[in-house]
Amino acid sequence: MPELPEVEVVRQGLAAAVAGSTISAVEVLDERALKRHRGTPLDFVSRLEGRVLLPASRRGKFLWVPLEPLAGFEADSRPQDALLAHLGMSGQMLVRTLSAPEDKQLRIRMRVEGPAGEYELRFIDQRLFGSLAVDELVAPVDAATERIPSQVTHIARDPIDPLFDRKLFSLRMRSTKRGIKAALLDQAIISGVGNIYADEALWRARLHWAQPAATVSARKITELLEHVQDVFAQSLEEGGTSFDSLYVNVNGESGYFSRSLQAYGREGEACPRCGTAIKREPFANRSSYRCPRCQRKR
DNA sequence: ACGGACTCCTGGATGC
DNA sequence: TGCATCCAGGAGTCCG
Repeated sequence: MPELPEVEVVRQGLAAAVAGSTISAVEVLDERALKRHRGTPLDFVSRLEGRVLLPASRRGKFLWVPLEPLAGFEADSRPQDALLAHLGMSGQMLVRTLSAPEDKQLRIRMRVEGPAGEYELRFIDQRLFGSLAVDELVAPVDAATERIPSQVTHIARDPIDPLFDRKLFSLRMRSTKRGIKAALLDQAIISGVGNIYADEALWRARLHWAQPAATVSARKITELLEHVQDVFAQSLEEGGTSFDSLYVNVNGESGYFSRSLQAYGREGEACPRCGTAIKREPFANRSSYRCPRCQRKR
């Protein structure tokens, strides 16, 4: 579900709502929502209760809230661990009042005390492909800037990260035999791109999803990257893509970018560029949408 | 060692 | 109305 723009909307919401707050109680309603936590549910709870939340960070589709170092660790006051979240296909992080009715598919509930009073941070996830964890913060492989959760070290920087390496991206794209879309979805090459934005960027770049990445010119790869950045920025401005209530911000509100999609999910509709009917094709157990005229394999 | 197939889940839409 | 089938914003793991 959520790709970079949606996760970024959630990150911004969390940073605004919870930074500086203290977790007073944690309730794990479904252990399957802790798939990424290396430890028991009890361990998860005890690592969080009493901890202070710092401003949320993100890389690609991974989101985390660093925890203020515990007293006694002032020698190195950088955060040592973080509450890590991946929303999977259907995960949500909601900021709710204590009296709000229980949400369907509520998996984990955290009671939080902030300057403005008490509230709840709720992890909701229909399909349980997402999860929360407490993870250790470590130096990133490129050793630059802030530390990141140990489970995120294999994830490439995303294209809205100022330290994103365009040359490395181009090099890696051009050295794989895979189709261009499969490469674009590889979070170790570029993070944050999922099925929707891959199709949108490929449509903008007039590329066929199965075009072997190594056969695409460096010039075209650069153009594709710019389209990814543009479509991310435009979606972010509209609060992300919501097809239904599965993707929402921390206040439970939908984004509007689904109205601006030009290829994804538009089977049979006219290509906004040439009028040809958009085609839906099977791709890696899901679907790809493309214009059969604008996006041909070469 | 790369890359495709499989797997983890729930629920809404569609078809017979 | 009921039941089966298909489909969905992801990614870790396994196997050839």
